Amino acid sequence: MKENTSPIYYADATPLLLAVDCIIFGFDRDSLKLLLFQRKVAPFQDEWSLIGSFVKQEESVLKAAERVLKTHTGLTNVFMEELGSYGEVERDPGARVISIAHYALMRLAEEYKQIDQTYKAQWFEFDQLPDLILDHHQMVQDALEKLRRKTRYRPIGFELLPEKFTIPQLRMLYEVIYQRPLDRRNFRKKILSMKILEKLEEKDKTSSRKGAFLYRFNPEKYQEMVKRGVDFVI
Amino acid sequence: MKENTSPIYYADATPLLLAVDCIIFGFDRDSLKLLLFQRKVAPFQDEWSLIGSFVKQEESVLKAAERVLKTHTGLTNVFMEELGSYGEVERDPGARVISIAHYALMRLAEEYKQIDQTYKAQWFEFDQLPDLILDHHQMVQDALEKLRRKTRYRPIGFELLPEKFTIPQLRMLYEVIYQRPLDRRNFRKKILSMKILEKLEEKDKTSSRKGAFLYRFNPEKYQEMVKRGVDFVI
DNA sequence: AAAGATAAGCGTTATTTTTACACTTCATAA
DNA sequence: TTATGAAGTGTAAAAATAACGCTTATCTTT
Repeated sequence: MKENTSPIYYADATPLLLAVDCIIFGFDRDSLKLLLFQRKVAPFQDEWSLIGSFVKQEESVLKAAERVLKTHTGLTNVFMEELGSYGEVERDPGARVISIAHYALMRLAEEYKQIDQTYKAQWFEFDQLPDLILDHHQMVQDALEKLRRKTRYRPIGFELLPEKFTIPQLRMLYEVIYQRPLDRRNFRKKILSMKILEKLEEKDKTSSRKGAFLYRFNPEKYQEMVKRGVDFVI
Repeated sequence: MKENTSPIYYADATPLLLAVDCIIFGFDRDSLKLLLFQRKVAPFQDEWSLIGSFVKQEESVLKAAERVLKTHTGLTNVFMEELGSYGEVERDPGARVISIAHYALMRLAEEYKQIDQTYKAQWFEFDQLPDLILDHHQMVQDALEKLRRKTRYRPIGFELLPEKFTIPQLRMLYEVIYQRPLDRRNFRKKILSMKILEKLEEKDKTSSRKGAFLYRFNPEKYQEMVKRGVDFVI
C-alpha cells in the first residue's frame, strides 16, 4: 500500500537475497557445544548446517534471527548478538545470498532433550564437528573467537549457565572457553571481588560431598560496578 | 548465464535492498573528525549524511564498501572494518533498505583538502555534528564506541596518524579518543615497552623547540609480540 | 652571547593487581 | 569413626600501573 502512494525511490538498485544464520552455543557441565541442523532444502539437502532463514520484507534483521531461534528451539529470551555479515558473491552456489550471522548462548541442560527430539537437530562437541555447508565453518570459527573475546570483557558467560550456578561451575565454563586452566582460588577471589553475584543459601552437591554454594548473577549489581568505573575482566 | 543453466533455488524468498554506509574517521593534530556528505538523491536530498551505496549483484559487501570509499575519497588501502547491520523495517522511508555499516580510519592531514574540494563533503568535529538522515547518527555513535573499545586492544590507532609520528602525537590521539588525559611519562613507557615501534633519526619540530623523535609502527614487531603472548592494551 | 621558556625525555617510588601456592572445612562413604 | 575429595580461606611474592620530580635540547628573547 505504501509503495503505491509514495514516490518510488532507489529504482535503479538491485534487490538481493538476505538471510540470517544462527551460531547456537550451549554448555553442558564441562563442554561447549554447538547446535547443528540437517538442512531441509536444496542445494545441500540433508547436510549439516547452521540454522537460518531469509529476512522477510516486513521484519527486521534481528526479528528474523529471533524467529529462526524460536522456530527451531522453541526458545525466546535467549542471548543473541550479531556476529557480522558474510557477503562474498559466490558464497552460496544456490544464488547470491548475503547472510548476517548471529550467535546465541543457551542454558543447555534444561532444554537439551526437547530440541533434540522435535527437530532434526543435534548438539556437537567442538572437537567433533561434522563438515558444514557453505561458509558455515568460517562463521563458527569467527563466532568462537568472538565468544572468547567477549566473555572476557562482558558478563555474558552467565547466559550459558543455569540461573543458579556454583563458582566452580563458572570457572569450568571459562576454562572450556579459554582452553586453559584457571587457578581455583584466584578465580573465586576475582569474580567475588566484583560483587556482581548473589550468594544463595542452597548448595549444589552433584560434584562433591561438601557441596558448593549456588550463586546468581545480578545485572543491577553489574550496572553499579560499571557506574563505579570498574571493568569486568576475567 | 549461471541462472539459466542451474536450477532456481530459494524461489520463495523476497529480495531486499542492501546498502553499505561508511563512517569515516579522521584525526587532525588534536581533534577527531568525521567525514560527512551532502546527499545527492531523494529522499533527503542535500541533507548531511554518511556516504553509502547499494550493494551490487556482482560485488561482495566488502567490495561495495571499498568502492564507496574509493569513489568519494579517491583512496584505497584505507583501514576499514564492518561495524554491523542496521535492519529495522522502517529505517528508511524511501524503501525497505538494510544497511551494513563500515567504519574507516584515515590519515587526515595528507588528504584533507583534496576530498573537500572534489566532492560535496566536509570534515566535522565530533562536538559540532549536523543533523544526519535516517539512523546515521546512531551509526556514528556505535562506531565511536567501537573505535574506543577497539583502539584500546588493537593497534589500529596508527591508521589515524601519518606513517611517521611522535610519541606525544600518539598520546594526543588516545587522549582525544578516550576523552581523558594520559600521563606523558607512563604512556611513553607503556607503548615503548611493547617494542612495536621503530625509532627514526628524524625529529618533528612543529610542536616544540626541542623537537620529538619520529617513530613508525612495525606490524612485524607487533606480530612477534602477539606470538610472545603479550597483549596490546593502552 | 646569555638567559629564559617549553615540550621532550628519563628515572624513582608508592600503590594496586596478579600470580603462586599452603592450609582448613565440610559432608559423605567406607 | 575415619578417610576422602572438592569447596573455601589466607598469605606472600612478583609484576604491572600510577604518580610525580628532574634533566635535556633547542628556539626565542633580551
